[in-house]
This record gives sequence, C-alpha cells and structure tokens, in this order.
Amino acid sequence: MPKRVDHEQRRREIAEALFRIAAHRGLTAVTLRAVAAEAGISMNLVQYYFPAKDDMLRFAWQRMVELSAERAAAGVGRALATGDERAVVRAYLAAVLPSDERARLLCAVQIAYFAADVTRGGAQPDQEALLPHLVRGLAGQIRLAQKGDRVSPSLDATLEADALATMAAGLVTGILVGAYTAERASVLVEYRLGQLFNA
Amino acid sequence: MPKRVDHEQRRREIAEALFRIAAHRGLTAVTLRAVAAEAGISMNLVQYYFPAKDDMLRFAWQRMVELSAERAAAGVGRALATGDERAVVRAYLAAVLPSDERARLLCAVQIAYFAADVTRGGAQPDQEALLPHLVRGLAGQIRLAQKGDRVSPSLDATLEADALATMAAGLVTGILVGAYTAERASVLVEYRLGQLFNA
DNA sequence: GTTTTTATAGTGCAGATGCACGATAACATT
DNA sequence: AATGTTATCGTGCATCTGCACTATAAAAAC
Repeated sequence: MPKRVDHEQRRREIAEALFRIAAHRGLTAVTLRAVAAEAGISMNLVQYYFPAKDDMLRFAWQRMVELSAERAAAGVGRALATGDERAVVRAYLAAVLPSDERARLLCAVQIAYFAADVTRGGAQPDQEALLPHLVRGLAGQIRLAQKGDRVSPSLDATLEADALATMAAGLVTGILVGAYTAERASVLVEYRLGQLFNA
Repeated sequence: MPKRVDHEQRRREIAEALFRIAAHRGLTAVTLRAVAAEAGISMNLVQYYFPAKDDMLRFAWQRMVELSAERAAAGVGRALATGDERAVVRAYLAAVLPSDERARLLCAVQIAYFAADVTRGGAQPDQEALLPHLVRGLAGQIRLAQKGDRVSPSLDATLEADALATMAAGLVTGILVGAYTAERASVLVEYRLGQLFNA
C-alpha cells in the first residue's frame, strides 16, 4: 500500500460513508464499526483518522455545511450573473430545497444533526446561523429589487425575507416527510415570487 | 402499595419522563434505565408496562400527538366560536408554534422523532399527515373568508394555506434553534395575516 | 541495505443497553 | 384465614459500543 495518503481526502470518504448511514438509518446507527464497514475499511483506520468519534461527527458536520454551501453558491452565482433579483431569490430557495437525491441525502443528515442539537440544550452556532444567513441574502435582493421598482417599496424587505426563508425551511421538512413533492414546492415558491415581484 | 393501578395513567407518567429526556438529551439518551430513573421507578416497572422499548417509544409518540392536538383544539376552538376566520387562522398557527415551555418541550420531542423517522426510510403515516392536516384547516378558513370578501378571491386558497403552514413549520425549527424568538414569529405571522386579509 | 516512518489490521476490555428470569410484598378473592 | 393475583424490585446475561494496545507490511530516508 502507498505510504503517502491524503488525510483530508480519506476523512472526506469516511464522512461520505457517515452521511449514507446517518441519512438512511439515523445518527444512532452511526457507530465506528458501521461507518468503517460502509467505507470498506477497518474500524481501526477510522480511529486512525479520527482520534475520537466526536471528531468524526464534527468533521462530517462541517463537511456537510461545506458541501451544501458549494451547491448553493453554484446556483446562486449563476443567478447573480444575470442581475435579475427574482432569479437570485429563486436560486436561494432552490438551493435549500432537496431537489435531487444528493440534496435529499444532505438534508436528511442535516436534520439528524439538527435534532441531536436541539435536544442537546443549545444548538451549534452553525445551526443557529443558517436561517439568518439565508434571510440576509434574501432581504438584500429584495431591497435591491425595491430600488429598481420590481418589488413594491411598501413591503418590509426583512419580513418578506423571513417569510420566504421559513417557508423554505418548512418545505424541506415537508418534502423529507413526504407531505410535499419537490415539484409542488416549486409551484409554491413560484406563487410566492409572483406575489412579491411586480408583473 | 395499592393493588389496582391505572395502567394508562402509569404509561402516561412514563411517557412524560421520556419526553423530558428526549427533549433535553435526545432520543439516544432514552434508555430503559434513564426513563425509569427520570420517572422515579425501577427499570423493571417500565418493562412491566411496556413489554419492549419500542412499545414505549410508540406510545410516547402517540401521546405527544394527542397532547398537541388537545392544545391546538383548545386555541382553535375558542377562535372558531368567534366566527372570525382571521382569528382562526392565527390560532392554527399559534397552536403549532412553541410559545411556552411546555410547547417547546413537545416540539423538541417531535423533532427528535421526526429525525429518527426521516432517516428510517419512510416516515410514520402520522408524521406525513400533520402538515397536510394543517393545510386543509387553513385552506378551509381562507375559502370561508373569501366568500365573505375578507380575503381576495383572486388568491389561491390552497397555495396560501401551503405558504402559511410551511412558514409555521419553518418557524418551529427556527425558534427551537434560537434563530427566532416566539415574539418575532408572532410579528411575522401577523405581517402575513395582514397581507392575506383585507383591511 | 538498513532503519525509521506511515498506513493498515487484529484483539481485548470496561461500560452500557435491552431483555429474561426469579423474588416479594401488598391487595383481592374466597 | 388461606390462596391467588398484581405491582414492584433485584440480578444476571448476551450484545454492542468506543477506545486502547499491539502487530505488521509497505514505503521513505538514510
């Protein structure tokens, strides 16, 4: 076997195995042995790259935030290039919603962590910041659109952003639980965008 | 000790102990021993009333749905008596949001179960039905208000109900994670009600 | 070519967990 | 008063979990 291994890469592979287990069988099923088996390596190797289980869990969480951010940045970046605020807002929301299988996996993992955090007294700072971050992004675009008269200036940009962001958060759970399809969610988002932006 | 004990009552007490543990330390911390200690009884007694741990978890889930429904019915019932659709819609949403410590507890428990379900492949039928049930209730009130010209008939009642319900669901997570306060949530709900209903 | 470092695997262990089995005291039934 | 039933408790056990310790091939360093 090769001597030099990219540790970061190895940790990411292990994190991917963790994602699959956490998303399909819950954080409870995330044991060193289960992750090792899923990753196709021995349990000791997992311990080699993560001194303690908690390190692994933390790394995987950070990795998930990173992956989600990348996905979001791609979609939002394209929309930003067009200069169309409506498209940017749509992209923001689309980035949050689990549209494909990959996003569904990441969302399920996020919810698993979320539940573990909520019940562990105070949540991680990251958890707490996700929604406000989305709200700021949305509010910024709405204010921009108001300056261009594409959104009525009588509306409260922050409250509109709050409404959109929380709706998106609710839709995530709705989709994961099977109460909404991704298509239905899109229709709802489009409906709200139609109300927010001038025709 | 008395010979005859109300089994249902005992199970409810055990469920309450389970709630406290699940809400504060997560479903992972819900062990037979922990629940027994929290309830102030021996572990064997827990097993006496619940043959298997899974029975206990299922009973507690049902009990939580029951308690939440009772709380909701109280608030919505009062509003229904007034005949004011706006008040009813407000009551529906207020019933979902964790406004006091008790509601916060139940919501935390719900999220813990929710996460466990989402990651266990298909969710419980109950989980799946909660949001649609809320949507139907809201849509009904909105249609009623449209007939009385208190809501513009040009709006899509179902989509408006979807928007409100998912916003409420998102607010629940937002409040639990500390991103929103219950007061801020009320402001947001009122803002949206102001948009939905004619002045 | 020897030695040191690095990536990988095996094993054992203390603690926790769900559950089964047995014991017993309080009450009901007769 | 005797007997059976019910609620409660104690204990032991197989299993699993995270972790520590050790071993060993392969590759790098010299």
